[in-house]
Amino acid sequence: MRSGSVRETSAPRYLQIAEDLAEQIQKGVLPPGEKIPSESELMDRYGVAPGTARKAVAELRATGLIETHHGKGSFVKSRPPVNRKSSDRFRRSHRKAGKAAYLAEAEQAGAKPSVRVLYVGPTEAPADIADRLSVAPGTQVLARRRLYFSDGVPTEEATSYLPWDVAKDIPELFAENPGGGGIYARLEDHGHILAEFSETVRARLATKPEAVSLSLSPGAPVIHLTRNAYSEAGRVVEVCDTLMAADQFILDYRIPAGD
Amino acid sequence: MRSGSVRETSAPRYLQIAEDLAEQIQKGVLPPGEKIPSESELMDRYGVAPGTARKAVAELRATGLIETHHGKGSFVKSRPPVNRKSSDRFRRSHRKAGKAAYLAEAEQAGAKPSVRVLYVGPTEAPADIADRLSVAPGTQVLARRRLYFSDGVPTEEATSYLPWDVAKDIPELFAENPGGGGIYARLEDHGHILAEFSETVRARLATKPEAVSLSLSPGAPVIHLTRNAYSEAGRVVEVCDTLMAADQFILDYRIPAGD
DNA sequence: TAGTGGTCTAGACCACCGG
DNA sequence: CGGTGGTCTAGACCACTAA
Repeated sequence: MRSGSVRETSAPRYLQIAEDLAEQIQKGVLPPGEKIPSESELMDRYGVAPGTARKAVAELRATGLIETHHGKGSFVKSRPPVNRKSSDRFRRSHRKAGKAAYLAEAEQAGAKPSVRVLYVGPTEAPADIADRLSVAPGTQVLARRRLYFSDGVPTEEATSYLPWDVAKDIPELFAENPGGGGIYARLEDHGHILAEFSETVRARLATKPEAVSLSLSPGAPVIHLTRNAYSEAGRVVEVCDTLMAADQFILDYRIPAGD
Repeated sequence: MRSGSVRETSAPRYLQIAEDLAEQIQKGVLPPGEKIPSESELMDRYGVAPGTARKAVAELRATGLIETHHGKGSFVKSRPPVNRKSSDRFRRSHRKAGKAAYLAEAEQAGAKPSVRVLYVGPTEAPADIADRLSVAPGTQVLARRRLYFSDGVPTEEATSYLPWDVAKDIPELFAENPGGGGIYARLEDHGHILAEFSETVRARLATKPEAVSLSLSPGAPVIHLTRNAYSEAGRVVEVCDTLMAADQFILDYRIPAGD
């Protein structure tokens, strides 16, 4: 039984409730980090059934305004400063200055960056990686998998792959911290002068395991970035796959207009 | 009452059903365009309540495997060939050859492209646009809003803004079709030689109105691309906002490794 | 008019979290 | 342990579509 409303075909009740809560978040009545009313409280307050209150909360979660934790409640998301990924980050002068790109960028955004190395060592190249490195699938390559944090929150997972014959002579690449300027600086130290990078950008929804490792709500959007590093000899000396929480990043690119 | 299952804490029933259907789609048992079983049929077939069948369908919709049409049913999405957006598309030689970037790219992907002009004319610049054009908010600018189709399916909505003093002397910019090489060629015809473009890429979920205009399921991911065109004089002579269905595009960029 | 999905009710039980 | 969200049931009525 629907209660008599002014407009019979108005917006669904669950959207009205979501809208109401969204407004309170926007106005700061519910500040970031604050717990929003529980589902049973929403039932009482708006006089709706469990399923309806539930759907209102789901709507807010889908739009990224809140995150919910089983057994604890739903909380207003803090809007962290976005990290800008600039194409400038690959300039040789930056590498020479010993800057680590992710560090400088995160600090510029006013966040405390940190890294956790998940794995460094030999791996059999998956098909897509092998293709980009121009080696046979299953060939042994060096993999470096890292998880990046911004203010303690995981935001980005990156895996670099290097051909074994390139990596084997560069001991720093097997260390957790490859030293100032990162692995690109080490490659150039050992004669692999870099000429160009190519990047591809895709956006999609996170899979279940991805959502877990980046601690996202399932169904949150992610940016999937792939990068190939070309040496002056024209060889791909490194490829990198990066998965980012989409709401944390803006990617910047500069494109010359020339011929 | 849960029926006795082998594993008590197994995956939720609605995910099992979704997985089952996803497998049939993957294997081609349910080919693109095919109608999937209705919710009531799923209830019978799997012996679940309406809400559970419903949630299974919602899961498939969220992962982009199907699209649902009220009153008709849910249908397996055809995976159209992705459109690659390459940074090469802005080369002057392409403009001189009279190529329109979107046309060449879509055709290369094996799709029939088309365009609908939604609006061409004066507009008061919104705050963000005005900022990028270095004019005061509310200043009159020329807006060109287009909707792009691939095989008749809307995939991309783009709006260009040009400062009035730049646009007013170029009559082609007020026409629906600005001629070979697009508006960038016309700008260069009239002395605004282009030096560089800068692009920013964001990914997020579509809002309700955006989902409507691109005919996406609500909650589908979109790529929001902004581009500034710089003349050799260092002035921003055009800015462009583009909204793309994320599953339709891969963006390509090349980045020099130099200083 | 029959069939479809969209919204909603009013309960139930389970799993996780904190004190 | 009580409170929270996660899953599920078994119905109801509405809105849209096609025959």
